[in-house]
Amino acid sequence: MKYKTRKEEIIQTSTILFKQRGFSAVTMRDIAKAMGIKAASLYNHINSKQEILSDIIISLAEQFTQQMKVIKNSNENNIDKLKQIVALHVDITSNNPYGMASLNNDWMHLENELEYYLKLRKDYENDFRIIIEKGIEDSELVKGNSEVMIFSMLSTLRSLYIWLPKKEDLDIQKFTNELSLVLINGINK
Amino acid sequence: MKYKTRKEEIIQTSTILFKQRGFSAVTMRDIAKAMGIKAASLYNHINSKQEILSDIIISLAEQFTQQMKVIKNSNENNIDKLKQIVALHVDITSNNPYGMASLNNDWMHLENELEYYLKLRKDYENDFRIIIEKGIEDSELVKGNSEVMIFSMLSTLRSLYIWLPKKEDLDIQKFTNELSLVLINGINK
DNA sequence: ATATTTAACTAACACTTGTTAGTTTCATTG
DNA sequence: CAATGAAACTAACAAGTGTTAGTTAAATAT
Repeated sequence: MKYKTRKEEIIQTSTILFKQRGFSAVTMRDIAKAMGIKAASLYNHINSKQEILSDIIISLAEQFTQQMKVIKNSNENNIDKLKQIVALHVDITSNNPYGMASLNNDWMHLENELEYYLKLRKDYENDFRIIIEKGIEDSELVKGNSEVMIFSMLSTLRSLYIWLPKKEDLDIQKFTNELSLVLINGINK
Repeated sequence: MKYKTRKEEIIQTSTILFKQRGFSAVTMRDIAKAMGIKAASLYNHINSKQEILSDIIISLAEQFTQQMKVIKNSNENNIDKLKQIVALHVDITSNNPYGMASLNNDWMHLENELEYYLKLRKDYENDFRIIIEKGIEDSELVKGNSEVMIFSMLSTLRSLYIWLPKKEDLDIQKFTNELSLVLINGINK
């Protein structure tokens, strides 16, 4: 048995379709067809299309925000904290390569949970900012535009979902190190 | 007169809505309402919803691919070529902050032009790869994983559309330099 | 064996979708 | 002034949307 519950199976199937075409372009009939059943049967297991989306997004967002707090509050230096953020993104993304697409592209279609999602994201980004700015303050990072640094790192980390699934049998540990190196030390010789 | 033709006005209006909600979630009635007319009236100026999307995406994709070719074939060193790629992205994105959202998120909804778009993108990425690999070969860049370098730079550049519109009265020249610095030299002291 | 639960089904709903046809309004042109 | 053309309109279409109601068949529990 691959899935614990039928609901999980529906969510997993939806996640794949949402990544390919986006939440709005996927119909309940599409999801049902992919599972070999009729659309109405889905409602024996889930309450609405909206519920599928928020189940996908909120659980991921909570992981990020919670883990980020742990990293921020640890007592390592700021460079090592940044490396742990990279590892966090690689870890969550490689375990949920499809769901990350919804988190990135379809969060605005959340209804009841939209506000909660925005708060999670804001908390996450604030913690990120604090780490970068402390790193500059403590002379671990170059004295530059911290907003540009955050933007650059976060853009790359958020795009992992596009890239990771293309790499079969990737050495996660090695990749995390290579990515940290590029993000932190750049590519200039 | 802000727009040359009514068609341009429809495309501009659509572009803003597509960025907010995505192509599939925006209806012809939404577009019409935003312009203060009825949906059927749009068809005096455009042939289909699909045509709006491809008008937005293809023109942008052509700019990137064409300009990339110019950069690749110039006779500067590879670091300077990379700086020019950063400038190219900042330039096109700051002039089309909304359209870039469709290019990034809704290209898969292209129908007739999908194949053409994919070719443009592939050509662009190939030229990018060649510059990075020559940079390594010529010892301008560190000897690292070139794929990770391309992924990291391109992810950041592709995300500019999210970030640039938030910055009012931004000094484009200065920002381009700061971003180049972060992407090429990293953030480590 | 009987009762209950699980998970599928068919049929239908009210509404929304992109698009077409035909008409009207009105400024510009001959 | 009459004719033209641009750009709006109303009305409608066929297909597709998420979802509900009620039913059926098979597995599980009593």
